Amino acid sequence: MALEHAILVSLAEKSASGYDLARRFDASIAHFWKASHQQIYKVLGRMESDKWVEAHLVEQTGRPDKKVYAITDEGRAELLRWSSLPTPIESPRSEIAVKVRGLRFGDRDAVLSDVRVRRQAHLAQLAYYEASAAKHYPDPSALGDDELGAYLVLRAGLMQEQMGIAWCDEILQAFVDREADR
Amino acid sequence: MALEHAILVSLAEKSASGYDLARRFDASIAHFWKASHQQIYKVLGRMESDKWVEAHLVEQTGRPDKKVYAITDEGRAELLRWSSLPTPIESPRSEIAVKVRGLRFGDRDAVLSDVRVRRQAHLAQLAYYEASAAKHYPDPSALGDDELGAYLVLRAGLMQEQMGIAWCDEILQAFVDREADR
DNA sequence: AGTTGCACTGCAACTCGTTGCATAGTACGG
DNA sequence: CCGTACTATGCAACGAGTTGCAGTGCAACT
Repeated sequence: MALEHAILVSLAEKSASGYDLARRFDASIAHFWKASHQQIYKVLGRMESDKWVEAHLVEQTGRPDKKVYAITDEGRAELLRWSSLPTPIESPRSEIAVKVRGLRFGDRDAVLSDVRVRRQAHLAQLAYYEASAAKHYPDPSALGDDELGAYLVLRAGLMQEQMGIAWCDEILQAFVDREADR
Repeated sequence: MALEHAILVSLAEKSASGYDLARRFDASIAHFWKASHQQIYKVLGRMESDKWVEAHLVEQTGRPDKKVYAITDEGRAELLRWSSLPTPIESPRSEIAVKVRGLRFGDRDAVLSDVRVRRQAHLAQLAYYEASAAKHYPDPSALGDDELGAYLVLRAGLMQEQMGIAWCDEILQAFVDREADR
């Protein structure tokens, strides 16, 4: 499991409540790891028992109190230990690829319109990444040590979206060509 | 869940036993969907209860008997129904991305050597896909309707590996540059 | 005054998939 | 003859993640 470790990385950068983490995951870690708030609260509880993080209650005015979690020395040690382990290559899971593979047994038009929807989603995400890159890393040749990891991951996101768009285009183009043949 | 549907696609192309399916998944569907034999047997059992597939026993000489599954009309209908549904965009899960993101809290050398291992794996997989493309689809402009889906999915695999290699190179290059700065 | 929406935390039940194990016949090399 | 490897099927226990539900408190809109 790596959700624990994704949370550790996030907390190593900055302490946060479960709610904060859920939103931070949405905003910046979601490109390579998603988690619902339920999952995050559950894992945080376990991590607290394991002493990887410690919580203290912060009273707030105008909104509910929250529990802010901070990484402990044990947590940092765990992060170091985990990072030195070989990373298993994860099995890809692409439902749309299954549909494309089985196109001739399925509803062609529905799948193609699905591909168009995806293409749009990839475009939107790419635009978001590009804006983020322009804003935070205008000069990639002068990155600080603390920024390099986040920058490289953003690059992965960018490349992923570009590839997604290119693949959608190939699919759609293949069908345009076939129509033209008739 | 789409394992059911991945199996349906596979059985729609050709009837097979659980064992066959497991190997077929390894060889050709694994790029976008992996499944262990245990999982496949379990799901096949459920699919048989649902009448999506039917099994008949084939006695063999020189090896154990096997149960060959064939897709039913109900199974084909299900495949059609499923293909017309919008496909949820799956959440990416990349442990290596988490490690890269948290590079400054982890074991730099270990992560980088991990990246090198991945690069090699991507290279090997790319070579495999390219060989497969050259063998099965020497002329992509003249694809039959029955081949198009498999071809497009192979293209996705190719692009995926190329992107993986490019990303690994960026990471490694970033560290070469940093070393040079010292 | 009532509704909607956001900040905030959490439990329970379920599904999907993984890991480990069990079983059994055949083939082949040492 | 023994060990290993391949074909072939399956169960049990566990782990990770999803879905659905539940509750509090405050702010802003109607």
